[in-house]
Amino acid sequence: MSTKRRARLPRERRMREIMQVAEQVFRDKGYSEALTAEIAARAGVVEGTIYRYFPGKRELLIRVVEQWYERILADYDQQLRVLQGTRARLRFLIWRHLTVIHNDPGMCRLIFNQLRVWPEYRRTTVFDLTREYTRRTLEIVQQAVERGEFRADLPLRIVRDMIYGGVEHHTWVYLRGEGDFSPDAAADAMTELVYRGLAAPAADQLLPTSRAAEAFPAEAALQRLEAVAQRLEQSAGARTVHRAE
Amino acid sequence: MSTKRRARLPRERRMREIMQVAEQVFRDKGYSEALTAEIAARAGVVEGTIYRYFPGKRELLIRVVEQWYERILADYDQQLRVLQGTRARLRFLIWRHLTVIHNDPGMCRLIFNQLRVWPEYRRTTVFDLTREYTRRTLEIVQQAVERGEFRADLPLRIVRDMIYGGVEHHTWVYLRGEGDFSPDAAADAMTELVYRGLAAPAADQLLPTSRAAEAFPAEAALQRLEAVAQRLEQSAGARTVHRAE
DNA sequence: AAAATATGATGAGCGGCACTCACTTATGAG
DNA sequence: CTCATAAGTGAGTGCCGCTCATCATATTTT
Repeated sequence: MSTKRRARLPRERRMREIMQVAEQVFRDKGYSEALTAEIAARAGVVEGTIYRYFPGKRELLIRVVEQWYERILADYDQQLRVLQGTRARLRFLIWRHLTVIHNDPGMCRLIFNQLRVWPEYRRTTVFDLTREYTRRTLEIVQQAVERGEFRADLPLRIVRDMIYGGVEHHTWVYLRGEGDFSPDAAADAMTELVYRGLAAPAADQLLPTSRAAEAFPAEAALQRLEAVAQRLEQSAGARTVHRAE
Repeated sequence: MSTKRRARLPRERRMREIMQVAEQVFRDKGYSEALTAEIAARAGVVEGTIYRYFPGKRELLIRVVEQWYERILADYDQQLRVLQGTRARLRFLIWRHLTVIHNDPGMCRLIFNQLRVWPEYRRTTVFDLTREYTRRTLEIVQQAVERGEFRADLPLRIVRDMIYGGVEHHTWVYLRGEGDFSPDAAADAMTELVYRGLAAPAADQLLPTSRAAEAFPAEAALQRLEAVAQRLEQSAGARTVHRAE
């Protein structure tokens, strides 16, 4: 019968085509549900052909993710360079990370749940690029510390961990496909928390709290009531909202 | 030949033995490197026997982790109840989580890398217990907000996410077996950052005398509070089941 | 005590899937 | 046209989680 042999393509082109298909299949099905047989079929080749170009399924995912990640980070530095001020830059980093996750949850799930737990992860360029990525955060904080804008008594790594860990924890539910989140709102809140937490106290703000409350009892009371009111409103409105993790 | 049949054990006992062995094997080898054949061999039964008691390998891990987690959280509430003050309680929660990871990285790796990414996760008691666990954090922050100790303008969930996400991010390297960390030092730094970030500014810091009316219009706030109070009175009495979202 | 019932335990075997390899065929340089 | 080279093939292998017909032992019944 007509042994429908496929066209012979140059190495580069065939690799590109396989990776393109693989990216889609991985994204849609997740790593373990994605079958090499399906990738091969959709790419119009036979299973064995994939192994001519990639040592295995894992390596294929790694290559796919690496390519995606380089695309993501392409114009990153450019955007960051334009921004002025610690707060704006910090917010951009956080917002950016949140937005990447929001825009391509499938790919991020692969990175968080699969790639990052493999032993190969460390020799991946994804690992290197991520380090580079988070190094910017450390730099910004460092510079703010040197300028006296931020306190110097907290380890920088902790700050970075709370930012990136916080972002990921916040997006879990969304990544499981069970809810949504707002990159803008989350970035605002996280930036605020970090900024306030690190801000060096101004000289005139060093008054003991007790004296301050004495000086303005009415305002302090109002402040308290306002807080209570907000809380009650939130809990009343939250009853219908989807449950958090 | 001597067909060396194993002793017949009561259902409960056999299950316990299998789970005990499985816990060790999973911890040592990780999920995918752990073979049901090895678990069976070490438990002194044949592979098929495992499937008399557990629907599959995944479910076996789930049961093992559930049992472990219940053990971990046993005296948790007790310890927390003793502590006084937002800061001390917050620090305890953070420190506790860090310490659990430090003491049993193998088990935590299984939870973080395997269990939590499976679809079954949500119907696991690990899921429920974790929610309970993190709910305490929200409660503590909430109470501090009500007391006026913390600001009310940041979403509580974000705070929780930054704490627990930060903890996990901070312990990654250790969980990959490539370094160490200090639960005490990390807990101090994280508590400090969160506490400072959330601390309500003293009255005179928030409301400089000259611009008090501008910054915090007392009249508007009073009207607003009155409205909220009326609304609450109307829908009053009923279930105040405020779900910490 | 013997028979009947219930249930713990077996182990050969199956199905799915990543991966291999001896072999085939298109391509392009000489 | 010829032949070396590299692209592509597909039947086959090994691993591993999981099943099921069958057996054996403890417990209950008569």
